[in-house]
Amino acid sequence: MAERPLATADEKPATPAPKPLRADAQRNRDKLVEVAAQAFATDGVDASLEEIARQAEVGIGTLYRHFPTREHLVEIVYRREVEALCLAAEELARDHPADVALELWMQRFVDYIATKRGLATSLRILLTTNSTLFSDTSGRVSQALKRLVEAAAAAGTIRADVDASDVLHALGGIYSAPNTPDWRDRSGRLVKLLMDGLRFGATKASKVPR
Amino acid sequence: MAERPLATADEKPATPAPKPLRADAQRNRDKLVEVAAQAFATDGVDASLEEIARQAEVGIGTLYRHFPTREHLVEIVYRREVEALCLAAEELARDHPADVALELWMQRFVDYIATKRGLATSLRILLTTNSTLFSDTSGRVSQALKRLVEAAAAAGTIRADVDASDVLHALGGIYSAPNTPDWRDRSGRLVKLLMDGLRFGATKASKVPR
DNA sequence: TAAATAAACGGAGGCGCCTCCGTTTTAGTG
DNA sequence: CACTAAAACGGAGGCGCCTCCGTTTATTTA
Repeated sequence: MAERPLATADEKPATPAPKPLRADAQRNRDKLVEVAAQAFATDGVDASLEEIARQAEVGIGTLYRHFPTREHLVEIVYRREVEALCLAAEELARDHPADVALELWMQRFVDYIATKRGLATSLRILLTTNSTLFSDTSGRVSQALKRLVEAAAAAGTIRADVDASDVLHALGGIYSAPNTPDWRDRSGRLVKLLMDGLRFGATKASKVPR
Repeated sequence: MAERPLATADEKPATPAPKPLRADAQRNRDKLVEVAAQAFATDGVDASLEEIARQAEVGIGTLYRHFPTREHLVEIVYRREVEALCLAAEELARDHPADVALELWMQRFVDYIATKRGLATSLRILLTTNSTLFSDTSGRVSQALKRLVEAAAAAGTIRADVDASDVLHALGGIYSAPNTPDWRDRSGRLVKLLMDGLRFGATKASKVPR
């Protein structure tokens, strides 16, 4: 833990030549990430790497060739999940009225944080250690949120005078909330409350759920 | 790393009944700490615990009984070293004129930090994880420094208008200085520079070295 | 001093980490 | 298709972590 150089991202010149992997290598890599995501969600970031390799039906050596350290693997999984979260925003925006999409997405955001709660300590270490990872992902998330907020404001189903960063800030309270057993409910209510505030004074009433 | 509860200090009511250890247990414990301090200094906080037990001529089980986690052991060693540093302040104060004592101690402080440089990452984690450890030790250190500064000011060998916390703050720059190879020299010069500043305008010139 | 018992010891065993290197597979090339 | 070089595979082996529990030792009591 001590002397090992920090596992930072490797290139400044934006991915110059990522070199296509051989077909089998790509297959194995994908499978590993898949299985690892599951394992980390279930057992935390300390999940056994040998078990992951086993479940991916791959030798332990293969795992280590693709991901030299545990942190590498965790980082990939983390980025992938953040990406999924952001893609969900686009999808929701397609399938629902803007304000509903926003609410559903925030709800999903809470779910996502919830699954990460147990890992908070080690994830925090990873995020403070690897600042690129932090700025990349938080930038990506706030961008997704911004689009949702602006779309809803444009549609007139939430008030127009709020900034996306304010909303993110409000959601940020979720991180710091104490780890009570009813944390999940609390956060759900927070989102609803936030939405009420956002809808108050909107030009249109929304034709919404429940 | 993830789910294990933080290894916090255990009692609020200031050490109610620490229960005297059996003679052999105390002996083994002391030896372990001794050896561990050496090992951590040499190999970093990732030093092999089995090796430490071996060198202390003790079973691995004994080590784990005394120190349930690596962090426990690291914490004890760290506290012990901080304590030694502070005791050195008293000793120097006895054996030297106040301003000389101050300079020598700051030099020693730098040496101490130097040996901890390699461990910075994991130590930082430990110190942010265990806030009691941080406040205890930093309090102890600043108290030691305060005495040295005040004694020198009282003796008139440094100016009277400086606050110990300012000095500590100046020394603090050492932490954040980049990890260059000449770091050690730099820090030495910083201390000298600081002393010059402190002596400037003192009521008495010091009858000092070099 | 001897017996009794609570405290401490210590290492075998099971598991995970990670490296190293002989074997297998893929993607070109004629 | 063969053939070949490069790429990728995979697992044995060595080491460290940590737990569990049968054995040893210090202390107390008589």
